[in-house]
Amino acid sequence: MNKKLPDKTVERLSQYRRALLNYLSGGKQHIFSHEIANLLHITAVQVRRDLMLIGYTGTLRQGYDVKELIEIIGKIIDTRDGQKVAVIGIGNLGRSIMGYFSGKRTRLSIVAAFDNNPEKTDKIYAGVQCYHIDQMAEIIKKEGISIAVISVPGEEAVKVAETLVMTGIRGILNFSPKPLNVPAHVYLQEYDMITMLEKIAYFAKKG
Amino acid sequence: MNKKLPDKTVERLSQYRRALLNYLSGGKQHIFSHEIANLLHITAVQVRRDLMLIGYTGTLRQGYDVKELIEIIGKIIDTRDGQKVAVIGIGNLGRSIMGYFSGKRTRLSIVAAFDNNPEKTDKIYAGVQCYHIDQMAEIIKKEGISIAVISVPGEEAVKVAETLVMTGIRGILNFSPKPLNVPAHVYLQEYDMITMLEKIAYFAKKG
DNA sequence: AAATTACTGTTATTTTCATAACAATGTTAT
DNA sequence: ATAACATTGTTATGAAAATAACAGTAATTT
Repeated sequence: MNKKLPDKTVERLSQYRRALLNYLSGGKQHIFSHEIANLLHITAVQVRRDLMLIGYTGTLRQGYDVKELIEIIGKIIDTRDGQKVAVIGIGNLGRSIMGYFSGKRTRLSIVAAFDNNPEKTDKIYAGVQCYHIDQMAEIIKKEGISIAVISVPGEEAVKVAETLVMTGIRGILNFSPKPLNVPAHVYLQEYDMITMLEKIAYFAKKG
Repeated sequence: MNKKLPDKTVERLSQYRRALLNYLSGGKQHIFSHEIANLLHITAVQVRRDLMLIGYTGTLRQGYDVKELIEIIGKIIDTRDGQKVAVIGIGNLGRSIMGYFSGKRTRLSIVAAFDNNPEKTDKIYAGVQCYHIDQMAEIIKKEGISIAVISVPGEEAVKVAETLVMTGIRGILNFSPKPLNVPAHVYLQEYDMITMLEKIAYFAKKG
């Protein structure tokens, strides 16, 4: 069970869960693989294969028990006590991420925000305290934060990442355009808006 | 030459170009594959393989001519007249995307923004005119916009996407958490913040 | 009771992407 | 002049991900 799942499967499990929670509020108790597939616009085989990997098995005539499946996915992708997240850089992007989470009940909670602009520090954004970036290491250790979102400009990103690694952070989501270099024990996911738009532009070209 | 390149290669070409532009401002004329690799924290083989795919060839002792390479990448991933982009939904995320582009000289230009909040429409954000979302189809056709970024809440995303497809848009970047369904001729790239953070959380778990 | 149907779970194949291996070649050192 | 070196371009291999193929099975139909 604790064997690591494929990257893409984990992504889809997260999406299955949210789709199922929504589906459940429609009152239905059971769901077929092709119905899940339709919710996500993927294939039924993909769904069944993912569920095989987490060892959940449905029933032949009814499909999957929605509540049960939601619970199983939770057991796989959540930790028992949840995980704490910090957002570094409270520009528009940082605030939008904090907005996504505020009010949502999830096992991930954003518990601290950091910025180097004194006008932003010591205030509360979307229910989260914003500290000065100099306090980052201290607060991350004290709170036991394990995940960080970097939404600072490129120039500052490298330094921020170094500090984060020092604090023992375990996962980083980097929205800055600067490629980061982290040790193998830190899971790094980069997302560069410009690159993504340029890629879309390439595939959107005619001919 | 017009054979479509692998998805990931296109992403890296975009990154090579930006790294090279930056490198060029340091005054150097030539660069080796392993130096490019270091800039992006990837391997030199990967770089050489990508350049092979676009048919650019360096010299044995000097490596690659930086200016030449930048130009070649431009010929591959840009269109001659550039492409126009619209941002749908001017929340924090929409504004942050517009911020990324303002001032950057690139062949992609954000030329219109849309929102359904009357307080936001008919104003200018980051130098871009914001229209009411009802005008979307009209403006997109008139301006010849080929790429759209969806940064509206999930509830509205499906309807927005339908309208976009109707206008003949060719590429969509969807930041809403709702999976979209578009015809094959529209290149769709989804990015779901919650899913990405949950994935990072999974791989950041101990054990 | 046999055949058909509509699903699931799993193995096999294909595709995409990354890595490794290595031949070719100009440059420098001996 | 020969050997050693550093670099490129390309082919071969490996890994990850998606898709296809199909066996198994309970319910339903004939």
